[in-house]
Formats: sequence, structure tokens, C-alpha cells
Amino acid sequence: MESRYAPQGIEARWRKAWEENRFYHSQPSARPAYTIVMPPPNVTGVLHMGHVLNNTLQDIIARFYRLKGYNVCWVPGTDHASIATEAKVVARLRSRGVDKRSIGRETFLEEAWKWTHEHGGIIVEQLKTLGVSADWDRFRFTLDPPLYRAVIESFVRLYRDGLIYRGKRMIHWDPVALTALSDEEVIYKEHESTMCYVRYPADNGEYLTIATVRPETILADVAVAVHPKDERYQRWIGRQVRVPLTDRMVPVIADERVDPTFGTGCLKVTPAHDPKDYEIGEQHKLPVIDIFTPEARLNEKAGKYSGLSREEARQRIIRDLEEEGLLEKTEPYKHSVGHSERTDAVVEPRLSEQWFVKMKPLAELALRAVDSGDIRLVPERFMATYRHWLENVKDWCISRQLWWGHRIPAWYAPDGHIFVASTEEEAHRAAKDAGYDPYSLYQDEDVLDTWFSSWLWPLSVFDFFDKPNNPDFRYYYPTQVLVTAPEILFFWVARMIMAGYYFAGEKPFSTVYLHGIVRDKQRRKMSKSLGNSPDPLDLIQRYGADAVRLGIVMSAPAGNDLLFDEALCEQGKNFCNKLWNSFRLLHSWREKAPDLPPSPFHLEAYQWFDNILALLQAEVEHLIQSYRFYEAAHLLYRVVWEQFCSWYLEALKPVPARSLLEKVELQVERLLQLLHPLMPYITEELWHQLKDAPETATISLSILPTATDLREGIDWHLLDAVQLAQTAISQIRRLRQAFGLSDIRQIISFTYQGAFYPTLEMWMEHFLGTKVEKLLIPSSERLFRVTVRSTGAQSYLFERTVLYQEVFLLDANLSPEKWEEMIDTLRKEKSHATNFREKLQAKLLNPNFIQKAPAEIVEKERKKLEDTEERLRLLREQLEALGAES
RNA sequence: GGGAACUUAGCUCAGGGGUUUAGAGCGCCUGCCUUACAAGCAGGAGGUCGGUGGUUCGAUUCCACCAGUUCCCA
Repeated sequence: MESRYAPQGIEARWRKAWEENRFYHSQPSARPAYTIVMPPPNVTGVLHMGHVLNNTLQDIIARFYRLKGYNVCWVPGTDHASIATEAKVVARLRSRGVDKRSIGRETFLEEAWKWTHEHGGIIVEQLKTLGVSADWDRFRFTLDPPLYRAVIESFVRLYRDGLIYRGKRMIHWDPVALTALSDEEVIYKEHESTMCYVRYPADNGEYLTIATVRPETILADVAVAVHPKDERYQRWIGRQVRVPLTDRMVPVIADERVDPTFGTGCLKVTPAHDPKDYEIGEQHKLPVIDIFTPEARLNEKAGKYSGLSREEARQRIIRDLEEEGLLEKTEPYKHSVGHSERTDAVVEPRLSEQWFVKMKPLAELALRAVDSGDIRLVPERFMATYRHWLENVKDWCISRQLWWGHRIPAWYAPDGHIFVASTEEEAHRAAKDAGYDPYSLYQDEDVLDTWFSSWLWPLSVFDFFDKPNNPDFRYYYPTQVLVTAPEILFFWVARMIMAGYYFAGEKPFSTVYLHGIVRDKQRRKMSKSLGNSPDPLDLIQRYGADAVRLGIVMSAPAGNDLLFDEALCEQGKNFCNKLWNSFRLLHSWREKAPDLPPSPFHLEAYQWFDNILALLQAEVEHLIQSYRFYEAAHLLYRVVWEQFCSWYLEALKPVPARSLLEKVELQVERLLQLLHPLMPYITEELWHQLKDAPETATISLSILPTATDLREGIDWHLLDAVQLAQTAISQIRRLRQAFGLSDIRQIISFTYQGAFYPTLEMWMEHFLGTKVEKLLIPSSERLFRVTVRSTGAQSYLFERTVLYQEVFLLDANLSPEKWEEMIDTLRKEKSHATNFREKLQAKLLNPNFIQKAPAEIVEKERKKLEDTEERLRLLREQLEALGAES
């Protein structure tokens, strides 16, 4: 074995072996199922740190339950990302001078599939590099025929159930992607804008002043509204004012929706370009003037401004208003503006005909699931957000003016009559039955929101819509856990819950585990545009996949955002190397282990580590089962490094007997199993070395022995004894350093006559390399005293914790500075103890405390006081021995 | 404007009405190339638990207010 762990070759070898042997392929069996569906990344995406976190956590769960004997099925896949992919294909065509419209739908879709085949495999390969143990045979894409059919079926069913409708509504329009968006796809960002105070003149020379940040929409104004109770404007109601820059006269109306405290209290009403104005317009039966093109440029209705962009028009209009003397003033104004999630364009409220899902009945299903505890959110605090959203949910706009996706299965007759059907034939038949000419029908041009396919994911990956009763579906559904980011709680999670109950009558998963967002050290979200995200593949190349996995998990406390720092990968790499080197030691023992009976000390060390291991396993299992991966990783890290490497392997040096080594190797195997979910590659490699297993075997399909029952199987006495021995050894090492003693044999011995004596003696002799000399000490049998013979330094320990660790310096050859330092330390200690004693005394003198506090607490405090007195006595003794005043 | 949370060591975070002086990782300091590992070994320093009140025999822990920070939604 090399003295440094080199992950690259080893990881590549095992990745290949895992795939060739199809270890992670699952089929229904008699064993219990444990199912996870992977949140499908975008087909055209590349791996970023968020994917690394998300998939590492899922892989930990999958590998853990595999070791526990479950039939684990982790279904991977990608989604077609309608807007993002279409945008990329359009851009590619444009770079070749081709316009999407000119080549037509069919040719465009061919181009899009070409793009998908070129880019779709990239992220899959990247996930494999990370060590993801998904069932690749079950890989699904949201446009695969069965999943396509699922979307169509669900649409038809919802339509027939009256939960899908078509209607003219104010929607969010993305003027770059040229499509409608759902509420959830709009991201609000703070903008510095200008509030314009514009005068709307009446014919008698008076005017109303209106505050607006969108003066370009003045051209589409059809009224001015004031609050009906606003005294300032009572006399204006019913009069007419002229819309600036036009010769149109519009009425002043009263409406309760006007906020009298905003701006001047007058609202310009622009029904075509603002949702609230639209409502007002509807009620007052006002006309609608739309002045924008789909690209959000001004159209012919805007007269001389037509052809300008929103921003250009705004500047021109402000200038023109000023020239006409209608601009009273402007002031800076901060407000939030909606942007398209995909294209980042400023969205435009736009009136258009779209398809919607009626959300109220579905939201009730999703709410009940969580309220009843049928589905659990982890961490629980997301419940409040979840509930709030569902209680205020609006209908979901699902049509998109795009070609890449699931085409809406609706056909229109020339008179506008709608036929919704699974296939064209069915639509034709229905049309014929209704007395229409089937050949006059034309299909809706639009496709459905990508989330309208994703929300079926746990159902559609198991072909539920094709065969609701198929064996896979019955065995794997409902799935156990969904691991995702809180960002898509509404987009995806809540809707999947709705779909699960609505279509299958059963929840899609039992638990939703929401992990944090990966941020950089300055807490900025990692993003491509900021360039602050490391390339995960580069990290894996440099540190190894295990190290990257460990690094990201060890920085991700449950549900909190994590601040990623490359140093964490470094730490992961070091840990791998540590583990690797511990095996070099074990390896060397195989050759030289003697065929002798094990020494009593080695036997005790073995027993001790067996207990450590049992505790570790119980704790790790509990932590993983409660989704506390961060803590599980930290615990494993510490126990492997400190207990296993620093104490256990050191204890077994120079070499354990052969018969014992064989048992030690079984312990080591269990340790590898516990580490395996976190760091699959290195544990696979070491497991093979340990077992000399063929490549067709894998640690991931080995079975972890059942954890010891803590109430019965743990030898607490031994654990305490060894802990005391460890403390004593550390103390003596400290003294050796403090006094600059080169040879530890200059330190003798200690006195102690408690039950832990035999353990102490063996461990100290082994680790300090010296015989222990027993002395009797009269003060207290719970104490033990370490004496530095040459100098007279002493240390006292009390059962499980260090109580007295002070020193007597009788003879030490120390510099005056060092001497002073020693005395200072003691004085500090003494002042601490004195303060503490006073606090305890005050407490015990308080009659309320004696009366009201539980008896055992009072007793404990008395005991503390006693011990503190004893400690002070010893401190005084030591200071005197040093010739210092106490 | 509405909702959710956070504030504990230099940094990132655990914790919890009384646990003998509050924990971990990283970083930092000191001494070591000790025959698995310098990607290492041994030891150490560092915190009035954001502020102010309240409940309580007792608050860093529970409650209220204040200050600061973050996220989500409109």
C-alpha cells in the first residue's frame, strides 16, 4: 500500500465495477422496500454544488438502508426544462441565422431532441462520478413516452373533473421567453426606480397629481381612481381628466381598492398592465387598452412611442411630460420588481388566454396530509411556510407559449368549442359525436409547464398512469423520503403531494427532508453568473469524491444553509488518508502477528473498543434515521480519528496476537460499514483488501450486524475506566511537556485504590512505557495522584472527570519565567475555585433553595461544595510547596 | 407590508431550567520527522452564551421587548 491515499484510480475502478455488476438495480422482492425518487436535474444542466449536496445526502440514505437489509430503489432521471432548454435551442438556431418560427414546430423539436441527446448525458455521468448509487436501469426522462402519456392522462382527468379550465386572466409574461409564467416562477428583486408625480389636467385648469413608477403605461390609462372616503378628492369623483400626452378624457372613479396613503392617493387605472387595475376595470366596466407587444415594446396604440422598449419609452415620456409642464416632480423610489426565474427578464403583467389548474381542492389534500402527520416535513419549521402558501394558493397557470414539452391535449373547433382528449383520434371522435367536422379541429399550440410533469414524478416513474396496479408501483409506492431544497417546496413538493393523493389516493412519500442552500463564505448563493461556485468535478478530481462528499456533509447542519469552503474538502481528503494509513498498519500486522495468546491488556483494549463501536453504531443509526447527517459525519470522524486511531491501534502496538487480530478485523469491517454511506469508494477498496473479496462482491450489499441494545450490552464500567486512564495519560503527557522532561520515566506513578485500578495500571504502563508504582494516599480514595518524581509534580484525578490537576514543584529545574507561569496558573485556578465556592455557599444559605429545589439537587450542590473545599485545600498546599503565598 | 428563523470561542455550528469552571470541527499557539499517517503525533490558549426586563429557589436555556442578521411570500 502507498503511504498516501490516491483516490483517482481507485474511484474509477469501483465506479466501473458497481455499474457493470448492476449492484444498485432493484426488483420487487420479499424484503421491505426503501424507495427514493431523485429530484430530476435539468436535462441540459451541469453538476453544481447544490446537486452535490442533494445527491450526497440521498446516497447516504440509500447506502445506509441497503446495509440495513432493505431493498433500496433510488430512481434517477432528468426533466426536460421547457423554458431553459427551448431558450438554448433558440439561441443556437439564431447563431446559425435561423428563426424558430421559420422552421416550424416539427423541425424545431428535432433540433431540441438533438440538443437533448448531446447534453442530456453530461449530468448523469457527473452524478456517477460522485458515487451516486441510483438504479440507473430505471432512469427516466420526463418526455419519455410513458411519462409523456402520464402528463396527458392527468390533464384529461383533471379537465373532466372540472379542475382544469381555460380562461382570460392577468398572468406574468416573460417578454424574452415569450411565454406565460406561473406565480412561482417570478422572483422579486429590489429595484431603484423613480417615482413620477404626473398631472392629469381637467378642463377648468385644475389637475389631479398621480404618483407612478411606470409612466410609460400612462398611454394605456382608462380612468383615475380615488378612495371613496378620501375627503381630498370627493369633489373630483365623476369628473373627467385628460390623460397626459394624449387627448383622451377619462373618468375619475371611486374604488375601495385604492390605497389613500400611497403617493397622492390617486391611482391611474391601466387594466391591461396591472392586476389590481384589471380588477377595478372589470368592476367599473372600463375599456382595456393594451400598448405592449409580446416582447414588451410599445405597439401602434402608443403612437409616436411605438417600437420603443419599456425603458426607452419611460425616459422619453418623462422628458415629454416635463416639456409639457405636467411633471410635478420625481423622487427616487425603491420597490420590488418581478423577474423571470429562467430568463431574468422583468415580467410584464399581461392579459391573456391561458390554462389553469383550480388549486383550492388540491391544496386541501396537501394540507391535510401534513396536518394529520401522514407526511412529515424535516425540519418541522417549514410547516408554517408550507401551510401559509397552501392557504393562500392561487390557481396555477400551466400553459406555456413554447414548443419543447408536453403539448396541451386540447383541440378547438372553428367556433371555439374545446375538445380535451388523450389522443387526436379521441378528440376527433368526440367532435364528430358533437356534430362538428373533425378535420376542422386544430390542436392548442402551447405546451405545459415543466412542473406539470414533475409533480407526477413519484407516480410516473413507476408507470402508474399506464398500469395503475403494476407490481413495481405496488411494491415501491409510496416512497420513503424526498430529499430536496426548500426553494422548490411550492413549485414541486406541495404539488407532488397533491398529485399523489389526487391520482393514486396515496401520499407520494412519508418524509420530506429539506436541506440548505450552498453558499460561499460570504453567504452569497453559489451561482454561475457570480462565478463563485467551484466546479464539483474539478474538486472531485483534486480531492476525490469521498473527500468532497464528506466535506459538504460536514458543513451542512440540518436545514441550515451551508457555507462551502474548499478547506472542507481538504479535511475530507485528510480523513481518507488517515483511514488509509490505519489499514497500512493493520496490513503490516497480518504478516507479523505471533501465534501466541493475546495479552490481558490487548484483550481489555479489544473489549473496550467493542463497546465504543456498539455505542457508535447505535448513535450513527439514530442520527441517520433522524436525518442528522452532519452530526453523524462529525461523530464518525472523531471516533475513527481519536478512539480508533489514536487509542485503539496505538494500544494494539507493536502487534496483537494472531487470534486477536482476526477479531479486530471484524470490528474494522463494521467500522467500514458505518463509514460506507458517507465515503463509498475508500470503504469499498479497504473492505476488499480486508476480505480479499472478488470484484463481484461489494461492501454496499453486506449486512450491518444489529446494533447492541444500550440498556443491556454496554460495559459502562470498562468505558469509564478507560476514559479515566486516557485522562490520566494525557495529564502525565502534559506535565512532561510543561516541565520539559525528555524521559517520561522521570515521572512516577500515582496512587489510587478504586475499582478502576487494574485498567489504569495496564493503560498507563502501555502508553507511558513505565512501571506504575502504587502508593497509598490517605486523603480520599476517589482521588488519584500523579507524582513527577524528579520534580514532585503531581496531578489529581477524580473518577470520570479531572478534578485536580495541579503540580507540586519541589525540585524542578525551571527558568524563573516558567516558575512564575506555574504559580500564576495555580493562582488563577484558586481564584476560580474561590468564586465558585462563594456561589455555592450563597446558594446553600438561601432558605428558598433548600425548601423548593428537589432534594437530589440540594444534595448535589452540597457535594460540589465539599469537593470545592477539598480542591482549595490542595491548591493551597501546592502553592505553599512552591514557596508562593496562597 | 405578511410569514419563518437566527444571534454561543477568531470562523462554522451543536447543546440545554441545576451535569463540579458551556462542547465539537476548522483556525491559532507550543513541542515533536516517535518504526501507519507531517494530509501526521503530543499538548495548550481562547467564550461575562446579542442587549434589557420578567417568570423561577435557580436562566446561557422559558417568556416579553429592543438591537442586528438571514430566508420565504406579496
